[in-house]
Amino acid sequence: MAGDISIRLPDGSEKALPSGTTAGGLAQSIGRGLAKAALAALVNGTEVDLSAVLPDGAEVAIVTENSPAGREIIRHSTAHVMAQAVLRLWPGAHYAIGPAIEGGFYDDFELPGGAHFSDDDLGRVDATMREIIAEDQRFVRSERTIDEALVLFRDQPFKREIIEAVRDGAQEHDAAANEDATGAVISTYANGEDFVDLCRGPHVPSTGRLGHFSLTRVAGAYWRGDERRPQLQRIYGTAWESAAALAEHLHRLEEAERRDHRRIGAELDLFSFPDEIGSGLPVFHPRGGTIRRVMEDYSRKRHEEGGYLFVSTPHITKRELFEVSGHLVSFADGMYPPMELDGGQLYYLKPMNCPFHILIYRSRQRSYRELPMRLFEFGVVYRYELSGVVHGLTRVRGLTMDDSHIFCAPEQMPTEIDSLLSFVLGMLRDFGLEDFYLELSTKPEDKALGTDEEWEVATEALRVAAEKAGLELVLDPGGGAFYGPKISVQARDAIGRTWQVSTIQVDFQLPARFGLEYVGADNARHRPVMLHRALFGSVERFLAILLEHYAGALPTWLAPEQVRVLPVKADNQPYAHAVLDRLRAAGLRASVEGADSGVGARVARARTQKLPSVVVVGDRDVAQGTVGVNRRGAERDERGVPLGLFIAEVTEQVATRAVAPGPTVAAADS
RNA sequence: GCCCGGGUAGCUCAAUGGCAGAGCGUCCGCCUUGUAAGCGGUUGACGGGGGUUCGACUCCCCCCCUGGGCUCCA
Repeated sequence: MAGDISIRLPDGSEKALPSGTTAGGLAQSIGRGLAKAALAALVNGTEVDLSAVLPDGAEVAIVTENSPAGREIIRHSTAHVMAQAVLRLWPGAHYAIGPAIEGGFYDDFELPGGAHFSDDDLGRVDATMREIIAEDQRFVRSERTIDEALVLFRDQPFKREIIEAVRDGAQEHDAAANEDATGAVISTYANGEDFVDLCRGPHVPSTGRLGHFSLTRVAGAYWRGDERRPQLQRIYGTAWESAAALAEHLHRLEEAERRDHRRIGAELDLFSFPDEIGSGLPVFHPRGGTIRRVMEDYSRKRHEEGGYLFVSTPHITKRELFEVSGHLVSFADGMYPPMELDGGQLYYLKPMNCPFHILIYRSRQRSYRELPMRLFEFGVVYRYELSGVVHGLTRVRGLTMDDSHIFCAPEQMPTEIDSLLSFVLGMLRDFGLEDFYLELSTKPEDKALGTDEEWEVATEALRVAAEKAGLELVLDPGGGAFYGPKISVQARDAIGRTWQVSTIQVDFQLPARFGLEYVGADNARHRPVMLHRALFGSVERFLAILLEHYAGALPTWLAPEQVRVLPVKADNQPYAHAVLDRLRAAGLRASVEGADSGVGARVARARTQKLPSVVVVGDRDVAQGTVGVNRRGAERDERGVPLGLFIAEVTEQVATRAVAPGPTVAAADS
């Protein structure tokens, strides 16, 4: 057959093929390996099935199983098989939307008679899915009119709702809405005799291409993410192109669990959540308290250098303050209920510090010469988080904000935001976070105060500052606070997860609500702009992030105990204490553990407690004034290090905030 | 707040409608130790409250705490 069509490949080459060749046929013609790895194709920028016939002149790329697009197809196809399995096991179940998500997939169901999935059901669903996969059913695409689709899915209310939304012009991700001459067309995919779903595709050619999956958990989820709508039963799973990739994924989950700050907090005796106190209310033990103190001391020092003024405000206030600020209208549900005293006067625990700082600004007439005025406080606030969202130290009901409010003249705002952003990023880097991107959150659709123009000015100022910082900028439409837009700094940790840390918010609203003013050079009164800024976010949450980032092995400068001294035997105890005195005199946090058990056991214990340095002192050290040094992470110990040298090394680590305990400055003699 | 799980000693985990166990830890001895855990002993728990039962850790109800999600996040 002569080459009737010509297609172009990603490398720019042209290929002639018989007309009627499918994407899968193209893969075959290129090579056996590619054909084996092929799952779908990208034709003129649109993903299609391998069974799709290629048009003449098309640009075609084969989507392989180990690419991001290929994995998404595997996950999406696995979600179809899961829905099919659930329908086999629970005839009459309704199924909703089953997309691929990062690392896996889910699907939502409504079971007959209002039944719920239990963990045991996961095993049954898993087994049925493997039967379907063993049957190697083909995925067959069809296109139908809206009316045909409504008939086909007459018993599936969620599918009908999607189809009706397509008919009414909505863009649906889950159902194709390809316009043609006769109107909207709905594409569906069927596999086996018993399953068909709305779907844009593409899918793997047949269910036999799947199988490296694991169902991970069941959960409730509201239909369309709306808490006023029915709650469906969701099953989450993960799926990969190979057993090795699946195993690697499960290993990453284990790694995340190993780093879980709640586990580390208990293991290293840092903090706890006594039942008697209540949900989301941590207590910090001496070691955790030490880490906090070091974090806070360093932060204070940097703020002092940065021209911040330190203030302090009470934990409770009369109702009126939050009425004026507008918080009570929006957040009464998120606040602890008021205390009533003095004949009906209501007092609230503060859920934020801003109005207090505003009152400090307003305590007397202000001059433009005082601006920008940067107020700073470690303010403890209380928020009544919903019981279902409380989580370790990252979502608590009592938290310490490293809160700053900056009052400046409008014309100072761009410069101030610039320097604020670099101050924030600099401090985050000092704590060892290096990899950032920024998110710009714009005006929310409802609950926003102020004019569009004010919002635009503020948003633009933030955008310009973010661009100057030279970091990737992601838009978060509608994500701003009710009083203004914000930039948030997102940090990636050691295993690639992102955490929102610092936020910088522009606020024209509260200065107006509280009638703030300053007298300008022109002797007229002007309204200042207010910037809200939290750097750690909350001390508790930032500590959690650090613990997970470092897997508990904090840099020396942050470690609650920096050096532990181990005398080999009781005779060496006096020398051990002399070493301890020298370490403490050098400003280090250190202790001695006496010779009540073997050196090996004590070293092992210190390692599990993630101490940066452990020194062992025996007879030879006593005679020579040396120590034996064990550095965290080092393969073996180093004997006979002069004490002065060791102290210099550790104080250097502290001064430079070095991430890992380094080697000695100069190797000691042996 | 909603859905699905869980709560046994400080931690990790067992067992049973009829006397609740282990390892590690704690504490006390012994051992005097040069690098991943010396020996012996000791201590210590059914989250709380109701109910069913001759008898409840076990079955039922409520509450508290907690894990994973959903919703929320000033």
